[in-house]
Amino acid sequence: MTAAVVSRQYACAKCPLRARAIFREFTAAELDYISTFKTGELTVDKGATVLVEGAHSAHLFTVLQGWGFRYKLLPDGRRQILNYVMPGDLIGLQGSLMEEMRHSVEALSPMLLCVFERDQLQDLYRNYPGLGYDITWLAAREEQMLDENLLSVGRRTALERAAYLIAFLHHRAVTVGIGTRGIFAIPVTQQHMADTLGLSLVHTNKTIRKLINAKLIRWRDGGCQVLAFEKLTEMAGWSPDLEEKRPLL
Amino acid sequence: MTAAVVSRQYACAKCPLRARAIFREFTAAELDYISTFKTGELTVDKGATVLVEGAHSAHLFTVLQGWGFRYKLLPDGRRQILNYVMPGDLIGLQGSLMEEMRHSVEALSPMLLCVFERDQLQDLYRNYPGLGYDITWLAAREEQMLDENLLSVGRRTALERAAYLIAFLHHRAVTVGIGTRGIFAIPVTQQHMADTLGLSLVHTNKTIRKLINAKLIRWRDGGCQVLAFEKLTEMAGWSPDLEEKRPLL
DNA sequence: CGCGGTTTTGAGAATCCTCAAAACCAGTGG
DNA sequence: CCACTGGTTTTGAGGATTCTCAAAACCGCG
Repeated sequence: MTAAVVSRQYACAKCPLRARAIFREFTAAELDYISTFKTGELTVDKGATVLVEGAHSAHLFTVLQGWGFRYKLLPDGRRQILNYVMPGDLIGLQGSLMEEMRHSVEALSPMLLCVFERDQLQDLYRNYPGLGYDITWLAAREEQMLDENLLSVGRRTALERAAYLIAFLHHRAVTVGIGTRGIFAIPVTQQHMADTLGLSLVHTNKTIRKLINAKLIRWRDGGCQVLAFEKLTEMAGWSPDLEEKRPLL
Repeated sequence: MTAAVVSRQYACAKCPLRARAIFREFTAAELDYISTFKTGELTVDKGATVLVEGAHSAHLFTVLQGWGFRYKLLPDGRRQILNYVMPGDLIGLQGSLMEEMRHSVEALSPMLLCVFERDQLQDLYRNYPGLGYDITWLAAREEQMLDENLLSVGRRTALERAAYLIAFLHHRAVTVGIGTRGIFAIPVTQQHMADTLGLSLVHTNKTIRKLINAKLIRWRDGGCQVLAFEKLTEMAGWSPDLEEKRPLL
Protein backbone atom coordinates (compact mmCIF):
# COMPACT_ATOMS: atom_id res chain seq x y z
CA MET A 1 0.00 0.00 0.00
CA THR A 2 1.67 3.15 -1.16
CA ALA A 3 -1.11 5.66 -0.97
CA ALA A 4 -4.20 6.06 1.12
CA VAL A 5 -7.00 8.55 1.12
CA VAL A 6 -7.69 9.87 4.54
CA SER A 7 -10.76 11.66 5.70
CA ARG A 8 -10.69 15.41 6.07
CA GLN A 9 -8.41 16.44 8.87
CA TYR A 10 -9.22 20.07 9.31
CA ALA A 11 -10.76 23.01 7.57
CA CYS A 12 -8.51 25.04 5.31
CA ALA A 13 -8.87 28.02 7.59
CA LYS A 14 -7.00 26.09 10.23
CA CYS A 15 -4.37 24.71 7.89
CA PRO A 16 -1.07 25.04 9.75
CA LEU A 17 0.75 25.58 6.50
CA ARG A 18 -1.36 28.59 5.66
CA ALA A 19 -0.20 30.39 8.78
CA ARG A 20 3.34 30.66 7.51
CA ALA A 21 4.65 34.05 6.55
CA ILE A 22 5.23 33.33 2.88
CA PHE A 23 1.57 32.76 2.07
CA ARG A 24 -0.80 35.61 1.42
CA GLU A 25 -3.93 36.18 3.45
CA PHE A 26 -7.12 34.70 2.08
CA THR A 27 -10.54 36.12 2.74
CA ALA A 28 -13.01 34.11 4.78
CA ALA A 29 -15.09 33.61 1.65
CA GLU A 30 -12.12 32.28 -0.27
CA LEU A 31 -11.25 29.91 2.54
CA ASP A 32 -14.79 28.64 2.67
CA TYR A 33 -14.78 28.05 -1.02
CA ILE A 34 -11.44 26.28 -0.97
CA SER A 35 -12.73 24.04 1.77
CA THR A 36 -15.51 22.98 -0.58
CA PHE A 37 -13.09 22.49 -3.40
CA LYS A 38 -10.97 20.25 -1.24
CA THR A 39 -12.26 16.71 -1.25
CA GLY A 40 -9.84 14.97 1.06
CA GLU A 41 -6.28 14.25 1.92
CA LEU A 42 -3.88 11.71 0.58
CA THR A 43 -0.82 10.24 2.18
CA VAL A 44 1.88 8.89 -0.07
CA ASP A 45 4.82 6.73 0.89
CA LYS A 46 8.38 7.62 0.09
CA GLY A 47 9.23 6.38 -3.37
CA ALA A 48 5.63 6.09 -4.51
CA THR A 49 4.45 7.54 -7.80
CA VAL A 50 1.94 10.33 -7.25
CA LEU A 51 1.15 11.09 -10.85
CA VAL A 52 2.18 9.23 -13.94
CA GLU A 53 2.94 10.48 -17.43
CA GLY A 54 0.26 9.72 -19.99
CA ALA A 55 -2.60 9.71 -17.52
CA HIS A 56 -5.37 12.24 -17.55
CA SER A 57 -5.58 13.03 -13.89
CA ALA A 58 -8.92 13.61 -12.25
CA HIS A 59 -7.18 15.33 -9.39
CA LEU A 60 -5.12 18.29 -8.46
CA PHE A 61 -3.01 18.36 -5.33
CA THR A 62 -1.53 20.86 -2.98
CA VAL A 63 1.43 19.54 -1.05
CA LEU A 64 0.96 19.88 2.70
CA GLN A 65 3.98 17.94 3.88
CA GLY A 66 6.97 16.20 2.37
CA TRP A 67 9.13 16.42 -0.72
CA GLY A 68 8.71 15.06 -4.22
CA PHE A 69 9.99 15.57 -7.72
CA ARG A 70 8.66 15.89 -11.25
CA TYR A 71 10.47 13.99 -14.01
CA LYS A 72 10.35 12.75 -17.55
CA LEU A 73 11.84 9.64 -19.13
CA LEU A 74 13.28 8.98 -22.57
CA PRO A 75 12.17 5.77 -24.29
CA ASP A 76 15.37 4.00 -23.22
CA GLY A 77 14.97 4.95 -19.58
CA ARG A 78 17.19 7.97 -19.23
CA ARG A 79 15.58 10.20 -16.62
CA GLN A 80 15.53 13.95 -16.26
CA ILE A 81 14.26 15.47 -13.04
CA LEU A 82 12.52 18.70 -13.97
CA ASN A 83 11.83 20.24 -10.61
CA TYR A 84 11.10 19.45 -7.00
CA VAL A 85 7.87 19.95 -5.12
CA MET A 86 7.48 20.86 -1.49
CA PRO A 87 4.80 22.17 0.85
CA GLY A 88 2.59 24.79 -0.71
CA ASP A 89 3.20 23.65 -4.28
CA LEU A 90 0.38 22.75 -6.59
CA ILE A 91 0.83 19.58 -8.62
CA GLY A 92 -1.11 17.99 -11.42
CA LEU A 93 -2.29 21.22 -13.00
CA GLN A 94 -1.07 20.14 -16.42
CA GLY A 95 -2.93 16.88 -16.19
CA SER A 96 -6.07 18.75 -15.30
CA LEU A 97 -5.92 21.35 -18.03
CA MET A 98 -4.55 19.28 -20.88
CA GLU A 99 -5.50 15.94 -22.28
CA GLU A 100 -2.80 14.14 -20.41
CA MET A 101 0.17 14.53 -18.09
CA ARG A 102 3.49 14.94 -19.82
CA HIS A 103 5.54 14.15 -16.74
CA SER A 104 5.43 12.00 -13.62
CA VAL A 105 5.71 12.89 -9.96
CA GLU A 106 7.33 10.75 -7.28
CA ALA A 107 7.59 11.18 -3.52
CA LEU A 108 11.04 11.75 -2.05
CA SER A 109 9.71 11.41 1.46
CA PRO A 110 6.36 10.51 2.93
CA MET A 111 3.95 13.15 1.65
CA LEU A 112 0.63 14.54 2.70
CA LEU A 113 -1.46 15.99 -0.10
CA CYS A 114 -4.63 18.00 -0.28
CA VAL A 115 -6.89 16.63 -3.00
CA PHE A 116 -8.99 18.74 -5.37
CA GLU A 117 -11.34 17.66 -8.09
CA ARG A 118 -10.37 18.59 -11.58
CA ASP A 119 -14.00 19.07 -12.55
CA GLN A 120 -14.46 21.91 -10.12
CA LEU A 121 -11.72 23.94 -11.69
CA GLN A 122 -14.00 25.68 -14.18
CA ASP A 123 -16.31 26.49 -11.35
CA LEU A 124 -13.47 28.00 -9.39
CA TYR A 125 -12.59 30.33 -12.23
CA ARG A 126 -16.20 31.38 -12.51
CA ASN A 127 -16.91 32.03 -8.87
CA TYR A 128 -13.56 33.13 -7.59
CA PRO A 129 -11.64 34.78 -10.41
CA GLY A 130 -9.04 35.86 -7.89
CA LEU A 131 -8.26 32.23 -7.22
CA GLY A 132 -8.08 31.57 -10.93
CA TYR A 133 -5.57 34.36 -11.15
CA ASP A 134 -3.66 32.70 -8.33
CA ILE A 135 -3.46 29.46 -10.23
CA THR A 136 -2.05 31.26 -13.23
CA TRP A 137 0.41 32.92 -10.91
CA LEU A 138 1.53 29.56 -9.59
CA ALA A 139 1.95 28.27 -13.14
CA ALA A 140 4.07 31.31 -13.98
CA ARG A 141 6.20 30.67 -10.92
CA GLU A 142 6.80 27.10 -12.00
CA GLU A 143 7.83 28.38 -15.39
CA GLN A 144 10.26 30.77 -13.75
CA MET A 145 11.89 27.93 -11.85
CA LEU A 146 12.14 25.84 -15.00
CA ASP A 147 13.76 28.70 -16.85
CA GLU A 148 16.44 28.96 -14.23
CA ASN A 149 16.94 25.20 -14.25
CA LEU A 150 17.31 25.15 -17.97
CA LEU A 151 19.85 27.95 -17.82
CA SER A 152 21.71 25.90 -15.27
CA VAL A 153 21.76 22.62 -17.15
CA GLY A 154 22.49 24.31 -20.44
CA ARG A 155 25.11 26.83 -19.49
CA ARG A 156 26.58 26.32 -16.05
CA THR A 157 29.60 24.10 -15.40
CA ALA A 158 29.13 20.93 -13.37
CA LEU A 159 30.32 22.61 -10.19
CA GLU A 160 28.20 25.72 -10.71
CA ARG A 161 25.22 23.55 -11.48
CA ALA A 162 25.53 21.52 -8.33
CA ALA A 163 26.03 24.65 -6.25
CA TYR A 164 23.00 26.25 -7.85
CA LEU A 165 20.75 23.26 -7.36
CA ILE A 166 21.58 22.85 -3.72
CA ALA A 167 21.28 26.54 -2.99
CA PHE A 168 18.00 26.68 -4.89
CA LEU A 169 16.41 23.80 -2.99
CA HIS A 170 17.71 25.07 0.32
CA HIS A 171 16.34 28.52 -0.37
CA ARG A 172 12.92 27.22 -1.32
CA ALA A 173 12.76 25.02 1.73
CA VAL A 174 13.74 27.83 4.07
CA THR A 175 11.29 30.20 2.43
CA VAL A 176 8.41 27.84 2.96
CA GLY A 177 9.45 27.23 6.53
CA ILE A 178 11.07 23.80 6.49
CA GLY A 179 13.82 23.41 9.02
CA THR A 180 13.33 26.72 10.69
CA ARG A 181 14.85 25.08 13.72
CA GLY A 182 18.39 24.76 12.45
CA ILE A 183 20.02 22.69 9.75
CA PHE A 184 17.90 20.27 7.78
CA ALA A 185 18.63 17.75 5.06
CA ILE A 186 17.40 17.91 1.49
CA PRO A 187 16.15 14.33 1.09
CA VAL A 188 17.83 13.34 -2.16
CA THR A 189 20.37 10.76 -3.22
CA GLN A 190 23.23 11.61 -5.51
CA GLN A 191 21.37 9.74 -8.22
CA HIS A 192 18.58 12.30 -7.93
CA MET A 193 21.11 15.11 -8.14
CA ALA A 194 22.69 13.52 -11.19
CA ASP A 195 19.34 13.22 -12.93
CA THR A 196 18.58 16.83 -12.15
CA LEU A 197 21.93 18.20 -13.21
CA GLY A 198 22.09 16.25 -16.43
CA LEU A 199 25.31 14.54 -15.33
CA SER A 200 26.33 10.94 -14.72
CA LEU A 201 26.23 9.55 -11.21
CA VAL A 202 29.99 9.19 -11.04
CA HIS A 203 30.74 12.69 -12.12
CA THR A 204 28.05 14.07 -9.87
CA ASN A 205 29.67 12.32 -6.96
CA LYS A 206 33.05 13.84 -7.75
CA THR A 207 31.52 17.27 -8.12
CA ILE A 208 29.60 17.07 -4.88
CA ARG A 209 32.71 15.87 -3.11
CA LYS A 210 34.38 19.13 -4.01
CA LEU A 211 31.58 21.03 -2.34
CA ILE A 212 31.85 18.81 0.71
CA ASN A 213 35.63 19.22 0.89
CA ALA A 214 35.22 22.97 0.61
CA LYS A 215 32.82 22.71 3.58
CA LEU A 216 29.98 24.36 1.68
CA ILE A 217 27.70 21.42 2.31
CA ARG A 218 27.70 18.08 4.04
CA TRP A 219 26.02 14.81 3.29
CA ARG A 220 24.18 13.46 6.27
CA ASP A 221 20.89 11.99 7.46
CA GLY A 222 20.18 10.66 4.02
CA GLY A 223 20.49 13.92 2.22
CA CYS A 224 22.31 17.16 1.66
CA GLN A 225 22.80 19.87 4.24
CA VAL A 226 23.85 23.40 3.44
CA LEU A 227 26.65 24.93 5.49
CA ALA A 228 27.47 28.04 3.46
CA PHE A 229 24.52 29.26 1.47
CA GLU A 230 26.11 32.52 0.36
CA LYS A 231 29.19 30.79 -0.98
CA LEU A 232 27.02 28.43 -2.99
CA THR A 233 25.03 31.20 -4.60
CA GLU A 234 28.17 33.11 -5.36
CA MET A 235 29.75 30.05 -6.90
CA ALA A 236 26.69 29.55 -9.07
CA GLY A 237 26.40 33.18 -10.11
CA TRP A 238 22.87 33.17 -8.80
CA SER A 239 20.96 35.43 -6.49
CA PRO A 240 17.54 34.37 -5.31
CA ASP A 241 14.69 36.68 -6.21
CA LEU A 242 13.04 38.30 -3.30
CA GLU A 243 10.01 36.19 -2.56
CA GLU A 244 6.62 37.82 -2.82
CA LYS A 245 3.77 36.46 -0.78
CA ARG A 246 2.11 33.67 -2.65
CA PRO A 247 -1.25 31.98 -2.75
CA LEU A 248 -1.91 28.60 -1.18
CA LEU A 249 -4.75 26.57 -2.58
CA MET B 1 14.21 52.72 -34.62
CA THR B 2 13.59 49.17 -33.62
CA ALA B 3 9.98 49.21 -32.55
CA ALA B 4 6.95 51.26 -33.41
CA VAL B 5 3.40 51.30 -32.17
CA VAL B 6 0.92 51.20 -34.97
CA SER B 7 -2.69 52.11 -34.81
CA ARG B 8 -5.25 49.35 -34.66
CA GLN B 9 -5.33 47.43 -37.89
CA TYR B 10 -8.43 45.33 -37.56
CA ALA B 11 -10.83 44.00 -34.99
CA CYS B 12 -9.94 40.72 -33.34
CA ALA B 13 -12.92 39.08 -34.95
CA LYS B 14 -11.26 39.60 -38.30
CA CYS B 15 -7.82 38.56 -37.17
CA PRO B 16 -6.47 36.38 -39.96
CA LEU B 17 -4.51 34.33 -37.48
CA ARG B 18 -7.64 33.41 -35.58
CA ALA B 19 -9.10 31.72 -38.62
CA ARG B 20 -6.49 29.00 -38.59
CA ALA B 21 -7.54 25.52 -37.68
CA ILE B 22 -5.47 25.18 -34.53
CA PHE B 23 -7.28 27.94 -32.65
CA ARG B 24 -10.52 27.33 -30.86
CA GLU B 25 -13.68 29.25 -31.63
CA PHE B 26 -14.38 32.29 -29.50
CA THR B 27 -17.82 33.60 -28.79
CA ALA B 28 -18.82 36.99 -30.14
CA ALA B 29 -18.84 38.33 -26.60
CA GLU B 30 -15.34 37.07 -25.96
CA LEU B 31 -14.11 38.61 -29.18
CA ASP B 32 -15.69 41.91 -28.30
CA TYR B 33 -14.05 41.86 -24.94
CA ILE B 34 -10.65 40.95 -26.33
CA SER B 35 -10.93 43.82 -28.75
CA THR B 36 -11.31 46.12 -25.78
CA PHE B 37 -8.42 44.50 -24.02
CA LYS B 38 -6.24 45.04 -27.04
CA THR B 39 -4.74 48.50 -27.08
CA GLY B 40 -2.74 48.46 -30.29
CA GLU B 41 -0.17 46.73 -32.37
CA LEU B 42 3.55 46.83 -32.25
CA THR B 43 6.07 46.10 -34.96
CA VAL B 44 9.51 45.00 -33.94
CA ASP B 45 12.61 44.76 -36.10
CA LYS B 46 14.64 41.64 -36.42
CA GLY B 47 17.21 41.53 -33.63
CA ALA B 48 15.37 43.98 -31.40
CA THR B 49 14.70 43.26 -27.75
CA VAL B 50 11.00 42.96 -27.06
CA LEU B 51 11.15 42.44 -23.33
CA VAL B 52 14.10 42.72 -21.02
CA GLU B 53 14.94 40.84 -17.86
CA GLY B 54 14.53 42.84 -14.68
CA ALA B 55 11.79 45.08 -16.04
CA HIS B 56 8.25 45.07 -14.75
CA SER B 57 6.37 45.11 -17.99
CA ALA B 58 3.21 47.11 -18.35
CA HIS B 59 2.28 45.07 -21.37
CA LEU B 60 1.37 41.63 -22.53
CA PHE B 61 1.69 40.59 -26.14
CA THR B 62 0.25 38.08 -28.49
CA VAL B 63 2.45 37.33 -31.45
CA LEU B 64 0.66 37.89 -34.74
CA GLN B 65 3.58 37.46 -37.11
CA GLY B 66 7.24 36.54 -36.92
CA TRP B 67 9.56 34.54 -34.72
CA GLY B 68 11.37 35.37 -31.51
CA PHE B 69 13.04 33.68 -28.58
CA ARG B 70 13.13 33.88 -24.80
CA TYR B 71 16.51 33.70 -23.08
CA LYS B 72 18.44 34.22 -19.90
CA LEU B 73 22.02 35.30 -19.34
CA LEU B 74 24.57 34.39 -16.70
CA PRO B 75 26.52 37.25 -15.13
CA ASP B 76 29.49 36.57 -17.42
CA GLY B 77 27.39 36.64 -20.56
CA ARG B 78 26.75 32.97 -21.25
CA ARG B 79 23.33 32.75 -22.85
CA GLN B 80 20.68 30.07 -22.67
CA ILE B 81 17.75 30.22 -25.05
CA LEU B 82 14.74 28.88 -23.17
CA ASN B 83 12.13 28.65 -25.88
CA TYR B 84 10.97 30.20 -29.10
CA VAL B 85 7.85 32.22 -29.72
CA MET B 86 5.78 32.29 -32.86
CA PRO B 87 2.34 33.41 -33.98
CA GLY B 88 -0.38 32.75 -31.44
CA ASP B 89 1.98 32.72 -28.47
CA LEU B 90 1.46 34.95 -25.50
CA ILE B 91 4.55 36.70 -24.17
CA GLY B 92 5.24 38.79 -21.12
CA LEU B 93 2.85 36.99 -18.82
CA GLN B 94 5.50 36.54 -16.17
CA GLY B 95 6.34 40.21 -16.21
CA SER B 96 2.70 41.03 -15.75
CA LEU B 97 2.00 38.66 -12.90
CA MET B 98 5.23 38.88 -10.96
CA GLU B 99 7.28 41.80 -9.78
CA GLU B 100 9.67 41.57 -12.69
CA MET B 101 10.61 39.61 -15.77
CA ARG B 102 13.14 36.86 -15.21
CA HIS B 103 14.02 36.51 -18.87
CA SER B 104 14.33 38.57 -22.04
CA VAL B 105 12.71 38.22 -25.43
CA GLU B 106 14.33 39.06 -28.76
CA ALA B 107 12.95 39.08 -32.29
CA LEU B 108 14.39 36.55 -34.75
CA SER B 109 12.57 38.14 -37.63
CA PRO B 110 10.42 41.23 -37.99
CA MET B 111 7.49 40.72 -35.65
CA LEU B 112 4.00 42.03 -35.34
CA LEU B 113 2.57 42.00 -31.86
CA CYS B 114 -0.82 42.59 -30.35
CA VAL B 115 -0.52 44.74 -27.25
CA PHE B 116 -2.54 44.29 -24.07
CA GLU B 117 -2.49 46.29 -20.87
CA ARG B 118 -1.32 44.48 -17.83
CA ASP B 119 -3.72 46.44 -15.64
CA GLN B 120 -6.72 44.96 -17.38
CA LEU B 121 -5.71 41.44 -16.55
CA GLN B 122 -7.58 41.34 -13.24
CA ASP B 123 -10.60 42.67 -15.01
CA LEU B 124 -10.36 39.92 -17.59
CA TYR B 125 -10.37 37.25 -14.90
CA ARG B 126 -13.37 38.85 -13.29
CA ASN B 127 -15.49 39.32 -16.38
CA TYR B 128 -14.42 36.43 -18.55
CA PRO B 129 -13.32 33.58 -16.33
CA GLY B 130 -13.13 31.39 -19.42
CA LEU B 131 -10.40 33.64 -20.78
CA GLY B 132 -8.62 33.50 -17.46
CA TYR B 133 -8.72 29.76 -17.73
CA ASP B 134 -7.27 30.08 -21.21
CA ILE B 135 -4.36 32.08 -19.93
CA THR B 136 -3.62 29.42 -17.35
CA TRP B 137 -3.84 26.87 -20.12
CA LEU B 138 -1.29 28.77 -22.17
CA ALA B 139 1.01 28.97 -19.16
CA ALA B 140 0.70 25.21 -18.68
CA ARG B 141 1.54 24.66 -22.32
CA GLU B 142 4.66 26.77 -21.99
CA GLU B 143 5.64 24.68 -19.00
CA GLN B 144 5.14 21.53 -21.03
CA MET B 145 7.48 22.78 -23.72
CA LEU B 146 10.07 23.76 -21.14
CA ASP B 147 9.88 20.33 -19.57
CA GLU B 148 10.63 18.69 -22.88
CA ASN B 149 13.46 21.13 -23.52
CA LEU B 150 14.98 20.44 -20.17
CA LEU B 151 14.78 16.71 -20.79
CA SER B 152 16.53 17.31 -24.05
CA VAL B 153 19.37 19.44 -22.75
CA GLY B 154 19.82 17.27 -19.69
CA ARG B 155 19.60 13.81 -21.12
CA ARG B 156 19.78 13.66 -24.90
CA THR B 157 23.07 13.38 -26.79
CA ALA B 158 24.16 16.29 -28.96
CA LEU B 159 22.79 14.68 -32.10
CA GLU B 160 19.48 13.73 -30.50
CA ARG B 161 19.18 17.21 -29.07
CA ALA B 162 19.69 18.90 -32.40
CA ALA B 163 17.25 16.54 -34.08
CA TYR B 164 14.69 17.16 -31.37
CA LEU B 165 15.01 20.93 -31.48
CA ILE B 166 14.63 21.17 -35.20
CA ALA B 167 11.73 18.73 -35.30
CA PHE B 168 10.08 20.58 -32.42
CA LEU B 169 10.30 23.99 -34.05
CA HIS B 170 9.22 22.64 -37.39
CA HIS B 171 6.25 20.91 -35.85
CA ARG B 172 5.13 24.02 -33.99
CA ALA B 173 5.46 26.13 -37.08
CA VAL B 174 3.47 23.73 -39.20
CA THR B 175 0.81 23.40 -36.54
CA VAL B 176 0.28 27.12 -36.39
CA GLY B 177 0.20 27.35 -40.15
CA ILE B 178 3.56 28.79 -41.12
CA GLY B 179 4.83 27.58 -44.44
CA THR B 180 1.77 25.66 -45.39
CA ARG B 181 2.85 26.28 -48.93
CA GLY B 182 5.84 23.99 -48.96
CA ILE B 183 9.20 24.07 -47.26
CA PHE B 184 10.04 27.02 -45.06
CA ALA B 185 13.11 28.03 -43.12
CA ILE B 186 13.36 28.27 -39.35
CA PRO B 187 15.04 31.67 -39.02
CA VAL B 188 17.91 30.86 -36.68
CA THR B 189 21.67 30.92 -36.89
CA GLN B 190 23.79 28.09 -35.58
CA GLN B 191 24.69 30.34 -32.68
CA HIS B 192 21.03 30.34 -31.68
CA MET B 193 20.93 26.58 -31.95
CA ALA B 194 24.06 26.29 -29.84
CA ASP B 195 22.60 28.52 -27.15
CA THR B 196 19.43 26.47 -27.14
CA LEU B 197 21.12 23.10 -27.07
CA GLY B 198 23.61 24.00 -24.39
CA LEU B 199 26.53 23.28 -26.71
CA SER B 200 29.39 25.32 -28.12
CA LEU B 201 29.06 26.86 -31.54
CA VAL B 202 31.76 24.64 -33.01
CA HIS B 203 30.29 21.43 -31.76
CA THR B 204 26.83 22.51 -32.79
CA ASN B 205 28.10 23.09 -36.28
CA LYS B 206 29.63 19.63 -36.47
CA THR B 207 26.45 18.07 -35.16
CA ILE B 208 24.21 19.92 -37.57
CA ARG B 209 26.50 18.98 -40.41
CA LYS B 210 25.74 15.34 -39.67
CA LEU B 211 22.05 16.04 -40.05
CA ILE B 212 22.69 17.88 -43.28
CA ASN B 213 24.89 15.10 -44.64
CA ALA B 214 22.22 12.57 -43.77
CA LYS B 215 19.80 14.72 -45.76
CA LEU B 216 17.44 15.18 -42.84
CA ILE B 217 17.66 18.96 -43.07
CA ARG B 218 19.31 21.62 -45.12
CA TRP B 219 20.61 25.04 -44.32
CA ARG B 220 19.29 27.66 -46.65
CA ASP B 221 17.67 31.10 -46.87
CA GLY B 222 19.21 32.08 -43.58
CA GLY B 223 17.82 29.23 -41.59
CA CYS B 224 17.10 25.57 -41.24
CA GLN B 225 14.76 23.58 -43.46
CA VAL B 226 13.38 20.18 -42.58
CA LEU B 227 13.57 17.47 -45.22
CA ALA B 228 12.73 14.37 -43.19
CA PHE B 229 10.60 15.17 -40.17
CA GLU B 230 9.89 11.56 -39.23
CA LYS B 231 13.53 10.62 -39.23
CA LEU B 232 14.31 13.54 -36.97
CA THR B 233 11.68 12.61 -34.41
CA GLU B 234 12.78 9.01 -34.49
CA MET B 235 16.38 10.00 -33.99
CA ALA B 236 15.38 12.13 -31.01
CA GLY B 237 13.12 9.52 -29.47
CA TRP B 238 10.33 12.04 -29.50
CA SER B 239 6.79 11.95 -30.73
CA PRO B 240 4.80 15.15 -30.86
CA ASP B 241 1.65 15.23 -28.73
CA LEU B 242 -1.48 15.52 -30.69
CA GLU B 243 -2.35 19.19 -30.68
CA GLU B 244 -5.62 20.21 -29.09
CA LYS B 245 -7.29 23.38 -30.22
CA ARG B 246 -5.94 26.29 -28.31
CA PRO B 247 -7.03 29.75 -27.31
CA LEU B 248 -5.75 32.88 -29.00
CA LEU B 249 -5.83 36.06 -27.01
C1' DC C 1 25.65 -11.07 9.91
C1' DG C 2 23.94 -10.44 5.52
C1' DC C 3 21.52 -7.60 2.22
C1' DG C 4 20.31 -3.82 -0.84
C1' DG C 5 20.91 0.67 -1.69
C1' DT C 6 24.21 4.39 -1.81
C1' DT C 7 28.66 6.51 -2.12
C1' DT C 8 33.40 6.33 -3.53
C1' DT C 9 37.48 5.37 -6.37
C1' DG C 10 40.19 4.27 -10.47
C1' DA C 11 41.06 4.16 -15.39
C1' DG C 12 40.52 4.45 -20.12
C1' DA C 13 37.50 6.29 -23.72
C1' DA C 14 34.18 9.38 -25.79
C1' DT C 15 32.30 13.74 -25.99
C1' DC C 16 32.63 18.35 -26.04
C1' DC C 17 35.35 22.59 -25.40
C1' DT C 18 38.51 26.43 -26.66
C1' DC C 19 41.48 28.64 -29.73
C1' DA C 20 42.51 29.96 -34.24
C1' DA C 21 41.95 30.64 -38.86
C1' DA C 22 39.86 30.03 -43.25
C1' DA C 23 35.87 30.01 -46.27
C1' DC C 24 31.63 31.69 -47.44
C1' DC C 25 28.03 35.02 -48.27
C1' DA C 26 24.99 39.05 -48.52
C1' DG C 27 24.88 43.78 -48.43
C1' DT C 28 27.35 48.52 -49.08
C1' DG C 29 29.79 51.87 -51.22
C1' DG C 30 33.07 53.16 -54.67
C1' DC D 1 30.93 45.52 -61.40
C1' DC D 2 34.12 44.83 -57.78
C1' DA D 3 36.29 45.45 -53.32
C1' DC D 4 35.26 45.66 -48.67
C1' DT D 5 32.86 44.54 -44.47
C1' DG D 6 30.60 42.11 -40.92
C1' DG D 7 28.23 38.20 -39.84
C1' DT D 8 27.98 33.23 -40.35
C1' DT D 9 29.62 28.69 -41.30
C1' DT D 10 33.37 25.44 -41.59
C1' DT D 11 37.68 23.05 -40.45
C1' DG D 12 41.62 21.52 -37.70
C1' DA D 13 43.90 20.36 -33.44
C1' DG D 14 44.94 19.88 -28.75
C1' DG D 15 42.98 19.80 -24.21
C1' DA D 16 39.42 19.64 -20.61
C1' DT D 17 35.34 17.71 -19.18
C1' DT D 18 32.40 14.12 -18.69
C1' DC D 19 31.22 9.37 -19.67
C1' DT D 20 31.15 4.28 -19.07
C1' DC D 21 32.68 0.24 -16.91
C1' DA D 22 33.97 -2.05 -12.89
C1' DA D 23 34.72 -2.82 -8.28
C1' DA D 24 35.19 -1.56 -3.57
C1' DA D 25 33.62 0.71 0.55
C1' DC D 26 30.06 2.18 3.37
C1' DC D 27 25.75 2.09 5.90
C1' DG D 28 21.23 1.35 7.84
C1' DC D 29 18.16 -2.31 8.66
C1' DG D 30 16.14 -6.81 9.34
